Amino acid sequence: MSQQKTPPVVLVDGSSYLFRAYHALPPLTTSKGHPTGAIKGVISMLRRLEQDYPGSRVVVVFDAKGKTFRHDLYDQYKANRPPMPEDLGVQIAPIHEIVRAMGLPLLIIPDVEADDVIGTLATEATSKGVDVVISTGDKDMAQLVSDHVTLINTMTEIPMDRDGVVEKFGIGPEQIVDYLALVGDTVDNIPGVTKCGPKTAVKWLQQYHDLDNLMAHADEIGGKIGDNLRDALDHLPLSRQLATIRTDVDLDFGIEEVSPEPEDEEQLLELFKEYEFKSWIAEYSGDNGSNDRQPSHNPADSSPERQYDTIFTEEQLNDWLGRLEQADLFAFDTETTSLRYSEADIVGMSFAIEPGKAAYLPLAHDYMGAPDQLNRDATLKRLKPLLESTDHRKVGQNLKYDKNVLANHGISLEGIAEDTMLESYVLNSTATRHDMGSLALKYLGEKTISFQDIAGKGAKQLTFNQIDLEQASEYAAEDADITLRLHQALRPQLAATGQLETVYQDIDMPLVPVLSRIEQRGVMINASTLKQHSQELAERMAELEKAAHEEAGEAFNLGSPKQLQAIFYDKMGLPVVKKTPKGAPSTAEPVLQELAHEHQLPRLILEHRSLSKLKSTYTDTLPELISPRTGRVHTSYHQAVTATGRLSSSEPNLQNIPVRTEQGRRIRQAFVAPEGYKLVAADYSQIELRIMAHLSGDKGLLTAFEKGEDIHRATAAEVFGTSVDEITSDQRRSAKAINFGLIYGMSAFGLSRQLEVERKVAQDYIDRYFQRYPGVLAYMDRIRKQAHDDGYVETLAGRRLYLPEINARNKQMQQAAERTAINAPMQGTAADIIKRAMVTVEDWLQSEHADEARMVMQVHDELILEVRESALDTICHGLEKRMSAAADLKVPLLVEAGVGDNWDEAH
DNA sequence: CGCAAATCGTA
DNA sequence: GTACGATTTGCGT
Repeated sequence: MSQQKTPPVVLVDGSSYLFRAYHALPPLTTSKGHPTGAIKGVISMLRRLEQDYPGSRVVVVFDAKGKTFRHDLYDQYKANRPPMPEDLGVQIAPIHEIVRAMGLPLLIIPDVEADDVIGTLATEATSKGVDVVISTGDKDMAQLVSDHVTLINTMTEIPMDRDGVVEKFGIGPEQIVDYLALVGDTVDNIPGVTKCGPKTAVKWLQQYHDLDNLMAHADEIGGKIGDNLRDALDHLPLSRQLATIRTDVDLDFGIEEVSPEPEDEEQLLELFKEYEFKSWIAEYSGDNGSNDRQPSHNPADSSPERQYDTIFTEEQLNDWLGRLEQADLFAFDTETTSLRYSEADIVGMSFAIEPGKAAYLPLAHDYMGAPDQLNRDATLKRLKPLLESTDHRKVGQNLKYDKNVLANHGISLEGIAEDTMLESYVLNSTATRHDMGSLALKYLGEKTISFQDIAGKGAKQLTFNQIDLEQASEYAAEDADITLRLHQALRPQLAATGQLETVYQDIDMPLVPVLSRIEQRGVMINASTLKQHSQELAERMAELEKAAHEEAGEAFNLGSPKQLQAIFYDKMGLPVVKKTPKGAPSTAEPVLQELAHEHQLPRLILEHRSLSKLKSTYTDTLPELISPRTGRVHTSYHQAVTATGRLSSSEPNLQNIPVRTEQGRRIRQAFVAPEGYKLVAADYSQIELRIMAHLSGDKGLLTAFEKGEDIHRATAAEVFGTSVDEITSDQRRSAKAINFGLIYGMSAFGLSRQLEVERKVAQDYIDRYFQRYPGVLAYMDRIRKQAHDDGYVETLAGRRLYLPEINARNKQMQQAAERTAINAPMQGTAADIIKRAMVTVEDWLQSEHADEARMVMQVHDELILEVRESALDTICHGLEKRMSAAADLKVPLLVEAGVGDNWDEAH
């Protein structure tokens, strides 16, 4: 008989899971409205633990109400904690009831926090030779890890032993307490070292090993952060004490006395019924009522069993095709050789019609020894009618990508009915990233196979055609399956809010094929003028570099802020105007601008920097992005990235092509139209201020726009109390800054810095502005209040932006959220409007002017088209008309279109 | 090779 | 003061 190792004791930090489940999982209630999301999260986690650690004793520990020894040490302990949300509080008692019914020991020790109970029990167990697993979502617990104690985060399935702690934090478990003391904790109100975050804390601890030693050498730390450390010396020992989990609490029982009882199945069934956990009810009301549970692999009780096929034969293909043709809606995903659609080829496709059942159709896996697969081109030909049919409705995750890839194979994907990425984005643009892995975890509670898991990473990463079919099938079929299930989870949530459904249905979904076509078209760029420009920039930069080295008296890298800091502030002793967020003296543009009044070197640096930026970002790079296939540049527009509803653009980012300087405009001159065509650039004039006028209904603002006045001039006249034609250029400039500041949720401080005037003067401008435009002030107050009350703000179309930080304890964070609250409705409404315009314009051009004009770019408030010269008048007129009509506001939406041989001229 | 910070381009 | 993406450096792996 071999010696069997005793199974570990599993100590569960119930309180940490309570909060994690509450925040991580979608809100869920019973039909009567009792919240149950946190209950379900915690209980499924416990059930999972029981399965994962068969034979282990599972002990559940919760915090008790009331004060603990830490409050005695420090009366401000946890003073910043917000009260527990009501819909969380009511879930605690049910959790306790269910845990008891499950027969698990439940420890709630008065005056002792769960952490300390766990620390004490863990220490006791290890001293008796029993290993311990602590299940928690709280990283502070890492201090308890040892050779016999590991942590497991059940929600993310990441276990952490000693090496894991070192890997995650960069320091050992015994250094965690010091780390926590240095970083501090705003929620628990534990003061740390100002501006010392995880990076700095780890760096110090790696160098000085522990807090005592670091404090002894505090005078060795330079910079502002060193001062901060020295300022903190007095309270650091207390912080460390507060962060230390106790392992010596006087409990009046021992670990071996804490033992499980048999499950009370009747009681459990009753509770599951009460809280409407369907799959668990089924389990407990089953025929024999015994304990042999379905192995449930995740916290969602709707997780179906998986049956994934791989399609190798004609028969299988026919079978699936038949069923896809019958389906009301099917999920679909392509696997390709590249993330860049412009160079991606199809490797395989996956499909799902009902949850849990999916198939992968491999077509081009070509690694050594790959099984025979159906012929790609012949099979795509067979799929073509289905994929090109608008009657066969498809759901996918970012179908724009699939549409672009299929286009490379001569297939025009139609019937794009639903997109899970956009569903999630419209539901809550900031709750999560909108990639499939994140969505699966958040909305289904499932961890999916990541591409890295099967393809590796870095330079050695495989492309999908090189991946073993067994793994590829599992991965690809899961994609289609999860997509379908995500859709089933998300679509009802959208439908529950009529306005959000409209935003999804009428704005974001119709835009998908429009963007797809713009991306596929690409834009024409004159590579030779850009290369010529690069040459000239290089020559000028060489001159500047030489001059700078002479000025500094030594050679250095002009591109390195760090080396610049050394030369400016250490060697030349220039005054420090401003510091970076990390406390280093800044060498940012406005600072150099300031120093340039007095010194030659910053002037040289400034010019060198701006040229270097232009060269590396644009003149060198843009020619490299020209597709050899089309001779044009194909950006990617991202529809689910920004918080406000705007698009973003990458590879290349076409939304930050220079315009302000002459050198910059030369880059715009390289964006050209083909022979016989011109570029037309049409932009909305002052769209955000007009939206502000509409939303606020302010009389003065509305009148100014109705009369078609120069709005900055009109504002200047109001604020400075003069007539419109007496306004100086300086006054107009100030008014313009005020108007922009308004859109950004300005403060007097910000405005004063912008205008380089005293703060009091800036405040005076703002006061006078609000006096003259009282409707704007009222609107701002209304928005702030709405943000605080509802936790979100919305655009005119009803697109929401959630602001979780709006009621933060930290005043700075709260104010930042308020500025976002002010800005988002304007920025977001403008985004909604241009999105609608794009759909209308594309439809119009496709149906009436297919050979004469096409959209090639969007830059937030501007559309750029290629237009045949013979059609210029018609198109410009029709374009302005449609863009203006994209929204019906209380003020006219003015659109200004320009024509030119290149983008600069058209602007 | 991967990541964070600093910087700078746009609306 | 809002919203983004790309590049470079510097550092640690």
